[in-house]
Amino acid sequence: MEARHLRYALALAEHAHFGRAAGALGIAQPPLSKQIADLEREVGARLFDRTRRGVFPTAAGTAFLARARRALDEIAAASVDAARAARGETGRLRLGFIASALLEPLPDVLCRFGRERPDVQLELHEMATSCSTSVLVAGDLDVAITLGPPQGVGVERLVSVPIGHDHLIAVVSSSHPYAGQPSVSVEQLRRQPLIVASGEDEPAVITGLRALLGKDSPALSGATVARDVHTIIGLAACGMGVGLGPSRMLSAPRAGTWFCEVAPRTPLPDLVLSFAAQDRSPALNAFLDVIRKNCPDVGVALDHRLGTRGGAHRGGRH
Amino acid sequence: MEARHLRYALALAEHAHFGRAAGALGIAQPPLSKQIADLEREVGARLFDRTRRGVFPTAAGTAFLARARRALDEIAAASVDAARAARGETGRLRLGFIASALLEPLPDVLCRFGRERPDVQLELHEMATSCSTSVLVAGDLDVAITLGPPQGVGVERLVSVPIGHDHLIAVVSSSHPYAGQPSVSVEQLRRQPLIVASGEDEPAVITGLRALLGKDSPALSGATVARDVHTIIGLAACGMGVGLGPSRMLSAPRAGTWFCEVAPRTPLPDLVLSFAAQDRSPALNAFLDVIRKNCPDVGVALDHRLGTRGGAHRGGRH
DNA sequence: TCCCGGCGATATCTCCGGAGTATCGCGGAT
DNA sequence: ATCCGCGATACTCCGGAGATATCGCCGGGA
Repeated sequence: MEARHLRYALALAEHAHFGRAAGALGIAQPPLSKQIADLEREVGARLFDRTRRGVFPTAAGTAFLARARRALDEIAAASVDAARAARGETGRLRLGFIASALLEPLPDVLCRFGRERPDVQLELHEMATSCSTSVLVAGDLDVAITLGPPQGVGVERLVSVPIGHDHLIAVVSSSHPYAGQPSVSVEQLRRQPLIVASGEDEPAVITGLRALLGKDSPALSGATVARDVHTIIGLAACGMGVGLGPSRMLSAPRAGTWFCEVAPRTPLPDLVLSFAAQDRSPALNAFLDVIRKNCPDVGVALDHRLGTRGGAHRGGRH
Repeated sequence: MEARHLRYALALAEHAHFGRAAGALGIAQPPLSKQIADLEREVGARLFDRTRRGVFPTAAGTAFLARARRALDEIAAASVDAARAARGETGRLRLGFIASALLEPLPDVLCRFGRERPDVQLELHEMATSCSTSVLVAGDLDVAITLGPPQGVGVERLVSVPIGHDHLIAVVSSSHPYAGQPSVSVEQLRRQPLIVASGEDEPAVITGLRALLGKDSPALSGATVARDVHTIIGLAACGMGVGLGPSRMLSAPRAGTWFCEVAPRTPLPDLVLSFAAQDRSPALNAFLDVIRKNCPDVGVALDHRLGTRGGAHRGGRH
């Protein structure tokens, strides 16, 4: 059975007249008669009663027409849904990110993306940089925000672009002796209990700190280890010591805390956006569009990567 | 778009390989490639990613396939539903009947019909004989059970068959003086308050009573009028007088009542089953089958009517 | 009673497009 | 460098969808 049979049956039911139904369908009457006859033979039941006063569905025809209507609706919806999905208006976007990304680029980006693409199902997975990378390569994430460029097997299949520079700053309770200072020195850091991020989760940060404080520094080995920046800020606010983290912490001001620079200024790995060079879903393209709009310089770098490292340009046209 | 495109897309998604999908569909690979290409052009979006490792649906393809599956399910269900409706397994049966039919033929028939055709929606409309007839002719009932053959405009388009002979009996409270008697005479009836059916609802009964008791009999004109036999029995049980009704009342024995014959024996109009000679729905045919099984002699009369008065023999084959 | 007109079915022809065959182009593997 | 597997392309062919002409049936009207 073909969709044509359903359309013809519905038209016949609507016009109750072979000639007029055929006219509405843009065909002649004999083909319509034949198609309906074929349909009735295939179904094994008479679907229409041909009377002098008109053509009316039988009980079997009524049951058939109800299903036919739904079937044609589904077929029409299939095209519409596919087109919407192709434009990135529906679908799913699985985003992996380090916790500190929640401080600075994500609130803006997610808010805007949610507004522009309300029907895209966002899956947010907070995870360490190394984890993001492997999951991304395995195809279980669409895009990831990591600290420093991805490393490991399969990274050659990823496109990465830095989306923010960063350096180390300190955070203390506002009742802490250092509160009010514009900056703290390395000497001052060595004299205080420190709160740092876990080396396993974000090794790049700990490496930077080792370079700053000295390898095997007792201040560092005795430091409190937290799994993410929010915990670092929280612990610092409680007076547990001097928290050390990315300057992005400044965008999450919290009552009872004091942020200050660390001297000398210590750069941290860039925040990096990565995704598979191939198999970019329309939802991902929409996400990249939002990134482009949010920070034009990143957009330029993105276009450069996509232009040089292969992968079709922006989806949509075929 | 045709159902063929949906079937091909689903097969391709299932086998993830043009050649094997084509083989499963019983066609060669190039036609499948072309049909998928046509489909993608019509939808306006690429539905499948052709990779070295296989053919996988894109986001648009995934959305499309979900709808396609449902559409094909509806199409398959359309045939099944139509065939079931044609066999009278589903559908609707609108039955008009006089209240007294609930006493005798209907309990058996409805019980059996409900067991044999559980998915047929039964609409039961209690109504007077004259009402049944006109509604039946108007096409708003499928079958009717009336007292005496239908009369009025359009009855020539109906098929009618008697389904039960009847005569007048009396019902009284078990504390009534007549309780215990095998029969009551006309004299005895004239000496007691009577309870009879409304002449407007069932004129045939009242006509029979007039013949028995005498036109303008004071006993009759002073009688209590009830709209249906159940009320007659109930009023008689309360000691309100002598109830008069069809012998079918005997099949609804009720504590505290006494039924007895009326002498002389007075026949009442037959209980008649009627339906439109043409446009018999499968559900109606199923109902007639139940009638045939329930009372073989009625079945024979039925077959005779359908055989002689036109109308195709039992539906089903085409 | 006969004739006419409307409607659906049937017969026949045409032609489009779905399917088959052969081949190409492109990567990946040996 | 060669081979092989896979999808795309080019062409050919034929079945069937559709057009035209006509028939059969029935109902209304003169």
